[in-house]
Amino acid sequence: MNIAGYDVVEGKGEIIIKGVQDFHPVHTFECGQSFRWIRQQDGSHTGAVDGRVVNVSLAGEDMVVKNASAEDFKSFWLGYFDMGRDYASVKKNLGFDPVLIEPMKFGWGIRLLRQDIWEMLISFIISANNMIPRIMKSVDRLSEMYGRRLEYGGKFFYTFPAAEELAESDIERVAECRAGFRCKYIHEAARMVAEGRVDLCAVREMDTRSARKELQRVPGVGPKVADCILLYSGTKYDVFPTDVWVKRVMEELYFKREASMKEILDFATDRFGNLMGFAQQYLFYYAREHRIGA
DNA sequence: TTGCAGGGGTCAA
DNA sequence: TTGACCCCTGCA
Repeated sequence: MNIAGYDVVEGKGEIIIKGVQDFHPVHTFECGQSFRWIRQQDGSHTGAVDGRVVNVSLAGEDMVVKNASAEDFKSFWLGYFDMGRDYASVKKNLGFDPVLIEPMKFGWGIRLLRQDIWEMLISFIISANNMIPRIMKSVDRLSEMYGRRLEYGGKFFYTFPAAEELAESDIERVAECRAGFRCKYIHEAARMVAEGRVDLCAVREMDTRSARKELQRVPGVGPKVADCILLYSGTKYDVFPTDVWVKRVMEELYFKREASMKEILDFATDRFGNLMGFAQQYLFYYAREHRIGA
């Protein structure tokens, strides 16, 4: 059947989306935007998203989603995988920049996921001055402690906890996720969301500048984390999360010298315009995988 | 075996 | 503008 221009074949507990362009699970799930998709032995990825567990893989040009229906695809995965966007055209529009050619070739299968903004808030608070394996562990522990248990393929998975569940918990228990000094931020962020002191839905309606400012009212959220939340929730694309990797790759490929955060942001805004979020992701993935500047 | 640096930034002084 | 910061892995 045809769903939003995609030829979708529904079969025994799985769906196949035919001829998907500009998508590779490794690029998309391992480019740093998500902490909860786990690569399996066979190279496929399994994740607990939106209260369900699915397994995603690529067979030729076909995207295979196990444990999902065509109806799920229409109502959820289409949006989650940003399937409405033509990434070939994004890359074409960024192709004026010779520096970006190689990073875009390298991460050709990246799609920016439209993830839950609350999950992004907590995940990227945890990411501050932290390492990826540890971030993943803390997010996992939070889910195991407070999330709902799901089963798939004989294994257990857990949904990401709701703000209320973390807010009602005491801080000592939250600290069991081993996120260190960030645990008090997690707890307070949960309380702010649960009590409506910060409205994540309202952030969607704001202009980018206001959205940044609103998110930064939450403790543990500075400029970089705010931009990650906005970009990886599919809320804003004219943001440029600048962490140590992006800073180094910008200095190495563009500035040929040290540059300040403001210089980098101004440069990216001027050069990439409203596509700067995509440019950032290709550059970040390229820089980290090649350990540029490390 | 023990010790120490360092990591997807942010906060407070 | 500059340190400290939880935690814990990697490496000397």
